[in-house]
Amino acid sequence: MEDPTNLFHQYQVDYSLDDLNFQSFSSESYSSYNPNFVPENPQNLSNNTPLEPPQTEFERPAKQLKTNSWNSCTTNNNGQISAKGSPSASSSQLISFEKYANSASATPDNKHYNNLEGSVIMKPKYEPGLNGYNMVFQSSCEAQICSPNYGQVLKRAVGSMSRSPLHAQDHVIAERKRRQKLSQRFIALSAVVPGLKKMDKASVLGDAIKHIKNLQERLNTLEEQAAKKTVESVVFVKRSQLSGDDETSSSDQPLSEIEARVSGKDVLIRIHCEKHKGCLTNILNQIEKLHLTIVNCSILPFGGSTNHITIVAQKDVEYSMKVKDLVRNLRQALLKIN
Amino acid sequence: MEDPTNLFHQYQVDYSLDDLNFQSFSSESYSSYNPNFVPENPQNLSNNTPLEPPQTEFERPAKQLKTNSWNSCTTNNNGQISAKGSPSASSSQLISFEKYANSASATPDNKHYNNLEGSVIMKPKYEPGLNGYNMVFQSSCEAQICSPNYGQVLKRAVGSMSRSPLHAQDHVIAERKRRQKLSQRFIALSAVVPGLKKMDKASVLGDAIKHIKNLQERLNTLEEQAAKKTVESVVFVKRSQLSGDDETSSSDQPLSEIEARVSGKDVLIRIHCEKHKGCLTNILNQIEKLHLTIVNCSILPFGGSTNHITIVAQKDVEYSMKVKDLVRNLRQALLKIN
DNA sequence: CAATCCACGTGAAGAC
DNA sequence: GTCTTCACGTGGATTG
Repeated sequence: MEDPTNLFHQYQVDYSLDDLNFQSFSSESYSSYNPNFVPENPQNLSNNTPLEPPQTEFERPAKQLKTNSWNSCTTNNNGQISAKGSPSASSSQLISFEKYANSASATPDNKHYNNLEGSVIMKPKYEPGLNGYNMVFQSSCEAQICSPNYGQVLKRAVGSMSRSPLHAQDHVIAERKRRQKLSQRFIALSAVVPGLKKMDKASVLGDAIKHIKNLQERLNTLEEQAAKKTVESVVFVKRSQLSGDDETSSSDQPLSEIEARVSGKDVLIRIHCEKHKGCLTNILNQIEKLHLTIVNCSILPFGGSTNHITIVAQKDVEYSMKVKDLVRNLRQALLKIN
Repeated sequence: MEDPTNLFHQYQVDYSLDDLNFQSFSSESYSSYNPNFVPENPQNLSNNTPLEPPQTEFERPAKQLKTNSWNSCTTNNNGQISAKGSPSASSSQLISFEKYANSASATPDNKHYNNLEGSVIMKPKYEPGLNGYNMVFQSSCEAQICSPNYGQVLKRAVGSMSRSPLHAQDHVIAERKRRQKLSQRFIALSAVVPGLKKMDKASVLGDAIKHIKNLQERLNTLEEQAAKKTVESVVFVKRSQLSGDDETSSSDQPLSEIEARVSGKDVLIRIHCEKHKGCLTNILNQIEKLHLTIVNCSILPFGGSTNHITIVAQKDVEYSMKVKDLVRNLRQALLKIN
């Protein structure tokens, strides 16, 4: 049997679960009933101060109480683990996957029939205070009474093959380990999902899915908006650098200049143009046609024949326009006016 | 027993699992062995064309083959489900939680002893071709031979209480439903986590945790950058354009730009700078020190962290100043302010 | 009570 | 062959 720690250690590092007290994972007591179990050092499993001392870990096998195995470990809204009785407000819910996996008191488990190690196939009697698998069996009616070769009778009785009784123990242990790994990752997942109210496995999964979708969506919008904005700024600079860029650059254009800059949804438009009748209203009309909502406007007469117009507008949410196109549209509108 | 669809339908809508063929979830055949089961319409569970026709769904209980229940459903790197034999490259892994839950062939399950419905507690014989729980039992050695009250003997034999045999069926069914829900969410989770190579439950959880952390981190960095960097980039580039007037171009000057133009006695000053306490009054003080009389002033907050200030002033008659010097003076004054 | 959740042991079956 | 993963049925525990 191999060392079961290598799988866990990886995730304790990668997912920074060190601050979690995996109380349910102290598998060094396997060797008490499995003699050929490789003992492991428990400190690479939780290498920090445990939140609470593990209560008298006797044997591994158990299905005990449900709560209090993970108490005083809540998740706050930032997805961080606030340990040790955190008074974080809303979510005082307790995480308790793999409940009481190694507390005291004996095993009310070993259900069904454990045909292992040549022991008589019997129903285990609930006998608190006993250790592990060395338990008291009581002879019930489903006891195996008609065959003396204990572990093998089930194996061939149904016609299908079963495990050899030697490896059956390993199978149980491996399965336990697998369950522990899953439970740990459930806890780790619930740690990185903020604001989950229920701590069920299904709810954790559901909220994790919801959270991932939410994050992905926000990230997409933010990322494309960031990419667009850098391009826009470049375009904007190139445009502002020279007064008349490209197409309409050449000719007659009178002393009217347009500058626009964008920050998020806000657009600042600055126009310096000749005085004209209906100049401002025409400009505002053109701007509003471009799916912009004007939130501020000031016009300053300057120098006797020109106006200096400053406009702050906001882009409509569903409409996005490049600064270049915005300036071009405004310029063409202004050309028609003049 | 309540309708088990309400829970699933929610997630089929919310998480857009519609394009997934939950082959393992056709619980309408419960009623064959559970007479008081509420039949449900299966079309609100998977309301689109299934990827492949469900192969002859007989009964629910089964643990059959491992693969091919979710074949031709892979996840590409975008977290989308590419259905029906997608030739997407690297990951030809199959999702197969809840494997073959309702395919043909009988049940090699019903392990242990199913003390339900007053049937004799026996080991089920593997008999392919039979339906569900109406299976053939063979009398093995662990048969319950010494008590005629079938379901109750186990219950009180061990001293601990168990379920009544009537509700034991419901317990089995409820547990099945719970497992199905979990499996569905596992599949849904694996659908929204891109680039996962292994399809284990543990790996899905681990990669989901990793993905959430990665998304959260990227979102944080991107979000904090989005506020200031866009404005910074715009202003920064704009500054290079403005530094056409040589001299002070080199310095560390923060993101503020000054533009001035003169027409006769009128001076139009436009300043785009960061928000600052007393920003406007300081600027106006500096302007008035330059023998300018302010006749109009407007300040527009823009983009959350900057102000766009437009000032119209008039030169005092006896004082004449070049635009260049005016800008330089204003810039130095603004530097002292910032 | 009933409903729900969980860990357990176990056989089956794919993956190495 | 061994190893791993899975779903299953089941009892215990909690919750309402």
